[in-house]
Amino acid sequence: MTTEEKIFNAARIVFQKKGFAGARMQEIADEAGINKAMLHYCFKNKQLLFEAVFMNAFSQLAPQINEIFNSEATVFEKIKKFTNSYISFVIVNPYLPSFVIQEMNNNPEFVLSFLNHKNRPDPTPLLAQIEKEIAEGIIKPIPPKQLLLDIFSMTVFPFAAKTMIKGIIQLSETEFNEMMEERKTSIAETIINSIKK
Amino acid sequence: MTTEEKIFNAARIVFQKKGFAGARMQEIADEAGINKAMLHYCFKNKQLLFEAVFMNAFSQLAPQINEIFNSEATVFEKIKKFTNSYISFVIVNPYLPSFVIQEMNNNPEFVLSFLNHKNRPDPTPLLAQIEKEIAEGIIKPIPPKQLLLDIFSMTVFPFAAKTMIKGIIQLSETEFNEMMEERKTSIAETIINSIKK
DNA sequence: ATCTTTGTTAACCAAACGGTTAAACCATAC
DNA sequence: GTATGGTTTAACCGTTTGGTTAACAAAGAT
Repeated sequence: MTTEEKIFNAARIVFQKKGFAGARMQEIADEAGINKAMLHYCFKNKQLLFEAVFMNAFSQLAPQINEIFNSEATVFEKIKKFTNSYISFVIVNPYLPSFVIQEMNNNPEFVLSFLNHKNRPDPTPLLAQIEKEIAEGIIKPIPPKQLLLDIFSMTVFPFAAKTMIKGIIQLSETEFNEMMEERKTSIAETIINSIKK
Repeated sequence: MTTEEKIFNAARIVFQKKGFAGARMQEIADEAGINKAMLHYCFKNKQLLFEAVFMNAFSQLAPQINEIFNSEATVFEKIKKFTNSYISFVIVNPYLPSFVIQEMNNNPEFVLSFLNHKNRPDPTPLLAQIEKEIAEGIIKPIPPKQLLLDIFSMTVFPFAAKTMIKGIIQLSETEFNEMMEERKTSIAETIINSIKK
């Protein structure tokens, strides 16, 4: 593993745990097992290091989502596929959702600026398809954007608010993980149950 | 408005926008229109000021939720009532969900410690009631905790991830607000549609 | 062999930050 | 009026923080 990779991985860990403002360059250096000056040698400054980490995190999500949304499957199949593969992905990267939400909240301009440029998740084709299947009588009439938001919410929120949920519903780490495994299929069932004619 | 109130309101604004680590005592003082030393005169230090703000924010939520969960209504009625009144509340306090999630992520021990002490949201009665109505054949068989998580997710997530959602689904501020108004009833409809026999 | 480039470090620096101090202010009581 | 005690401020302080410097090391290139 190159020094740059060591720094990048360490930065990802620290940024995701502490956020941009809370992260310390020294802590990242320690986590990477190198000298603090190396951070600046490799990544110029804190802002650029953060942007590298954030962009990487975010750009891991987009292609995966777009692939599903743009495929040839039916809406029901897409919902099943999306919830399943998104949850599988986030189980492996559990800090990602709250990290993205946090920095989006603290620094909306920065995030939105590259949301337009980069290969962002684009739900437009799915929205059109939902309207089509409503017209065909396959799906009950429902505002497509509300449906999309329902799916996103049920899929992402448990990970974004993991600590709070574990506290309120009284779940151990194991129980939480079991619930998330179950959600890979249960979310799609709930949604489809609700909208199928 | 007393000086203490001015500080508290200013602190709430700055903490919710920047988080604990990103907030600056000077900025809070400026926002409150007072001298920085007054902060320490009134609230001792940053940590205690933050705890005052956070506790206040969190304790606004709990009683409202418990009141609904512990009432005599049916599960369907409770779902309708909860989504409606929770969204109404959060529209007035839009920064609250992402603020709570952020600090929960950065400082789980602190948050969890008072989640046990304070009048926390307790969904236990609702969970039992769901099981009962499933046994009675009113509701389709479904793990009660999953149902609860679905409701929480659909209700809270759009506010927690507002910036991202506006960016991905391409919504103006007005459109977003209109969608949230609609969700006051549409979430309950979706859920009930899905679980009623 | 020596020069040049790249990688790495310890020591250092200026600015920003949370927090303190001591003096001023101001109402109320005597 | 002036003594008292809570309130408010400007100036200050020690530490932390992001970032720099200059020296050193390793590895090719000539």
